[in-house]
Amino acid sequence: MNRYNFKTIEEKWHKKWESEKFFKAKIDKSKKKFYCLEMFPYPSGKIHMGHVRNYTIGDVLSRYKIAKGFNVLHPMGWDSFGMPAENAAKENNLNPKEWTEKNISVMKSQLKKLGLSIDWDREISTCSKEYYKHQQLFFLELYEKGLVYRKENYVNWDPVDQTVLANEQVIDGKGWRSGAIVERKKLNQWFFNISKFSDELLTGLDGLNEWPNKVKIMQKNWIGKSFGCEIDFKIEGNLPVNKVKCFTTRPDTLFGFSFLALSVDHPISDYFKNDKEFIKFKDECSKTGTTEESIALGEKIGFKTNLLAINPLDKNHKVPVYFANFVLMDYGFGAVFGCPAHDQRDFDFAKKYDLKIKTVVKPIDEDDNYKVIKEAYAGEGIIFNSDFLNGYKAPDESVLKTIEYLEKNKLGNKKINFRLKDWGVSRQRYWGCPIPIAYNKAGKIITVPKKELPVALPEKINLKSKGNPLDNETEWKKIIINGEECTRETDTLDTFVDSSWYFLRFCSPDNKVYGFNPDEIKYWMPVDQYIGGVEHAILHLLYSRFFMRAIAHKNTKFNIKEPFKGLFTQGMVCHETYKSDENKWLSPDEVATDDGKKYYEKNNQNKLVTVGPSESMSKSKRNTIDPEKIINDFGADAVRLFILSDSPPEKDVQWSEQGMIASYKFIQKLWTLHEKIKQIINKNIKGDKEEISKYTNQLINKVNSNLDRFNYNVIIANMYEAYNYLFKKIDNKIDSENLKENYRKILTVMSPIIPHFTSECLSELNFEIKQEWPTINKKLLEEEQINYVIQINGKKKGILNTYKDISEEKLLNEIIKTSDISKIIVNKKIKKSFFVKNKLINILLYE
RNA sequence: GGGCGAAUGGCGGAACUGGUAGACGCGUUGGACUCAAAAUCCAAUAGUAGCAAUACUGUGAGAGUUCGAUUCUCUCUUUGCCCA
Repeated sequence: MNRYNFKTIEEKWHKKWESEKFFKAKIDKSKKKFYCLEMFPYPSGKIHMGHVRNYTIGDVLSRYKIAKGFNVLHPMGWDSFGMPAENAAKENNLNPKEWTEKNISVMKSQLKKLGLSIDWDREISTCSKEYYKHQQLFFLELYEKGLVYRKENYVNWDPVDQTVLANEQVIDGKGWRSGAIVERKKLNQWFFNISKFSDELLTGLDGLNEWPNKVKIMQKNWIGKSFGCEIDFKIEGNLPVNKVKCFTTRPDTLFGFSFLALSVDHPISDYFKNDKEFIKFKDECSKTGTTEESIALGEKIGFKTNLLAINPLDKNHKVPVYFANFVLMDYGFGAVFGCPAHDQRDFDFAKKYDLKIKTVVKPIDEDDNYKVIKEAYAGEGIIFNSDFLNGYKAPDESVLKTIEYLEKNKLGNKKINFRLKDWGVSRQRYWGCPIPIAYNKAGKIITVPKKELPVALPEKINLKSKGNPLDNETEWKKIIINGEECTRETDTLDTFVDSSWYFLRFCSPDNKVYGFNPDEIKYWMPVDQYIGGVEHAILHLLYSRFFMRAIAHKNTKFNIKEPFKGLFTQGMVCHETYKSDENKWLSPDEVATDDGKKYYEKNNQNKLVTVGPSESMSKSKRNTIDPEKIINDFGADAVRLFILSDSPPEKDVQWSEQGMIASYKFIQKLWTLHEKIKQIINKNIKGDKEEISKYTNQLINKVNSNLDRFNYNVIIANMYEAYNYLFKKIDNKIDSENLKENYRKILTVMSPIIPHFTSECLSELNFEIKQEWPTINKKLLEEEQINYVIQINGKKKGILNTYKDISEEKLLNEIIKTSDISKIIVNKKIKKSFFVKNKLINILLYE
């Protein structure tokens, strides 16, 4: 018997699928469409196991939907702008474009080996002019609509590399590359006005019922709608300042007011700009970094001014005004009122500067002697020590009551505040989409005329210079607009902009005049199923949702608000980690074991290896497995099978060599079975039909429900069951014609997972490769005989096989007459019995 | 610190709306084939007691609701992820 040769067979089907354009997507209004999209990859060099998992999940769904008769769009592209290309190019002295294109061609061939049902004719790459020229047009349209603006903002500045760092590039306050202490620097930057849509982006989440709840909650928290009020605090002192505006969600704790804290960037700081002590303090603050996390964890420090703030609820209550490092200018108004008893940050601050701590909220079970001592109390309770607010339930009643009072006395106003900040899209980098803007000699913003798009990146670039490489391109920077000499904007766009609309481009990838064709997106959009990692749960998905609203703003022809109807977030691929006795990470192929307990280095058996916990595969921990090698060793079908088999897709999966081998063996076993089935089919036997038809019918039923719920690991268990069943059942008594028919159905339901194998088997039996998904015969699902579960006092005591729809009375009789269980019941009195039709009976006995 | 999950054999994991816990796979053990090994095939495999039929215990811990809880509610423990 011949072994299944995956190499030749898989290659054969790749060629066939490609040459006959099996997966070409064309608009066909007579069919229901299905847009299946996985998050497109960054072309980093090679595909990794995470890609294999992501794209296999999407492929199973696509192939299932195709068989179900949907018109499927399943495209692939490249998120090809970004820093890694620029860094790699810098190191290896080449051009980011070349580096990127080389990677794309490698990764494309690797993806093709997986046998994905992708319409490669729609391939796009965000770094191509064909792509980014449309993005520049979007930018200009958004600018015209007032959704793009320029303002000064703080950035993390690396003084050695002369470059702006992203938050994650700042490690312990130092630049990741240079190690220099990062400074806060003010730069003019471009912003998208995402906060304009805060409320809409929040309420829109309610309609996304095919999204994981977890992601919706994350977005909700990110948008961070809070209800409170703005209060004007009167200020006394030697400065021409008479009030400060604050936002607070807890105005009800105003009687516990003990200081007012301002951001060091608050306009009032202008009066201190010559104060040496203040400058020192501000410097100190800039070292704690700009992230909210570093502020929360870091020490709370303040700079005392000689100003006093007056409690709006009590004219005689005056407290000191501080500048403090934990107040951010871009939240609220850059000022907070401090109530140490009921806010931990304020508490820490008050302790440090020995400020008054007055308790004004007591837990429900406490009396008026309750006092905050060790830590702030932020829970629910009753207001006390607070004049007219005493006795109100905090925070629900008391906040409303306070706002009512403040509004009546014109001291403050109810206000909804959002945590979501505008999206800073400027990046001081070369390898990104140029911003189609220039500045004239007076420094005025001039837009690049639309007909001159794209603003292309200069092809040759010196990346070794300090700072933004485009800044040094003096020739490139020159542009004449309407006869006026201008200088180009040298910032490029955040790559999240590229990925905020690529799913539209897939609908009309060749459209030269605009980013998309309205008719085509009308047919294909929204994405029916979007699949990707949960790490993009907030930014990418939120930005895409914003971008749709931005395009739709003042544009009646575009009405897509939510680009992704369904969202699925898959888990990561993990592997054990290995460390040598020198405490260095080792890769799995440098490690060996004989018994699975003791691990040693392959090239030196005396060197023992410590096995660490299984963690998501990463280059830094060296616990990666190269998909290409695995595909070459075991074949694409076996890899697809394994990557789905061991865990539910939304959870992390453990890479296991043994599991991989088992999947490979399973394909070989299926081939053996296939040979056996072929023989029986050729014999033309007339025999029993019912049992196998019934089994197949049940199998399809199970696979259907598991597919619909993304339980792909269970489908594979179903496949093993089917194998076990057929392997045992088929013999020379079985009806050949009927076996062939049922086998065809079984191959079809397996085809989304192992498409090369099933295509080969189907074609060997002269079946069409494009099979329709088999339908279920509901009648065959019904059993005439039922296994009744017999419980006594709620505990299972046995099973009784009897006919369907038996009555409770008759079942009881039958139990007493025929089953072993009767010996338990005999001599006892039945108190009651519970009967679930065609399932179980629970008999309660008197003791 | 906040939010959201998770906890089931030696391991990964099944169990649709509460109704036979442990499907399926891995591993392990025994057997067949073989000079031998690999591969393959057959069988067993939650724990405890027993030759066995069988009995009892068991889904992180404790309580509750229910005729019946892996599933629902509360408290706790451990753990993961996200945000700060």
